[in-house]
Amino acid sequence: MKLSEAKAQFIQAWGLLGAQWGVNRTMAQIHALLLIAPDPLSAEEIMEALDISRGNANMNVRELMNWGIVEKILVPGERKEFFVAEKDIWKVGIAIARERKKRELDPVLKVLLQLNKVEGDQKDKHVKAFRETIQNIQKFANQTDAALNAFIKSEENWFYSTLLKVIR
Amino acid sequence: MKLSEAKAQFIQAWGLLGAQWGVNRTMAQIHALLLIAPDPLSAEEIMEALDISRGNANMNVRELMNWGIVEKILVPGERKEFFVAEKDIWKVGIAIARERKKRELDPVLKVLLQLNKVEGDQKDKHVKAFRETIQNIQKFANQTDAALNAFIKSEENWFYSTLLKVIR
DNA sequence: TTTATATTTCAATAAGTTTTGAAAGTTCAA
DNA sequence: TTGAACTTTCAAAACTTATTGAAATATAAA
Repeated sequence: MKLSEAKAQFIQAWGLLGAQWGVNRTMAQIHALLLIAPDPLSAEEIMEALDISRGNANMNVRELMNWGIVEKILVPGERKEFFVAEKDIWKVGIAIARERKKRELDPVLKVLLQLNKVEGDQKDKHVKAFRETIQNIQKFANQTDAALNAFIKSEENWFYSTLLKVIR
Repeated sequence: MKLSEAKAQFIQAWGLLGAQWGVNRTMAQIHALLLIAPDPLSAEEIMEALDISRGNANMNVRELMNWGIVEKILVPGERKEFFVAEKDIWKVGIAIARERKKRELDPVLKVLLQLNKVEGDQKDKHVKAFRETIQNIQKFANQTDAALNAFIKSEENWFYSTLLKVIR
């Protein structure tokens, strides 16, 4: 397989994966493009490579920077801004986990805490079923939260390597 | 907080979470509704509770059954079909992990395996950067795959409890 | 300053996804 | 069989999200 073909396939696959995760396809494709680029790319180059508009490129590069997985860099002697992606996939994973936890898990934990306060007769089966479900989800969510926090805190591979030893 | 209010909030929160995960909002809401229902619900009851059409209810209930987290049951003496959700959140988590792994991780692993075969001069920095990225992602993806498989295989809580002991 | 170059914003538009509802299909008791 | 009760399908409509591109804004060299 030729490099150009392989690159295209990788960008496509990464975009698809992103889309399934609720991430804008273009954002994931820009990320893929930067991941495999040996040197920083300018907005122009990104637009060209993915055949997208300036506005689109700008917006999604900014979002990638918000996620902390792409950085703007200034090349001496150049007016233009250039962009590079964090190349350590472990760090990328941590950044993504942090962002998703903040946006998804944390709000759910907050709601669940509220819902525990539901009034009503414990003997009413509707009340009983509701409380039980909420409490079970809460337990599960708290465990997930703990696991994610551990993952996020880990700056090295110890988490995974220990985990793998345990689950074998 | 009244039960009716709490139920509505839970259904809304679960729907929102689903949407962020790339799951159809209605599908997640039906799931929430069934999770907190003490008894099986009919299509009619789902339509009524969520104010959705018959077709929509049918389509999303079917998808929930595909995911293995909702079951159709027949009540003796009734023509109608009724539906119940798996109440054990642990099992729900496993079912979701299994489904997402199948749909998302497995195809990526397959592509990555292909992309390793890229031709080219190892001294070319483009080739070098590409290979390195692919290999790093592959390593990370394989570790994730192993962790997910362990999670899926676990039918009891030992995985989490051991994990939590390890990461503290 | 002024000018040229680069970036950001945002309203309009395009693309994609979900929902509806009526028609077709299925099942079962009579 | 027939027909009532129920389920499934699917084209069209509604809704949601992403993208464009041109205007506004910012920045740096001359």
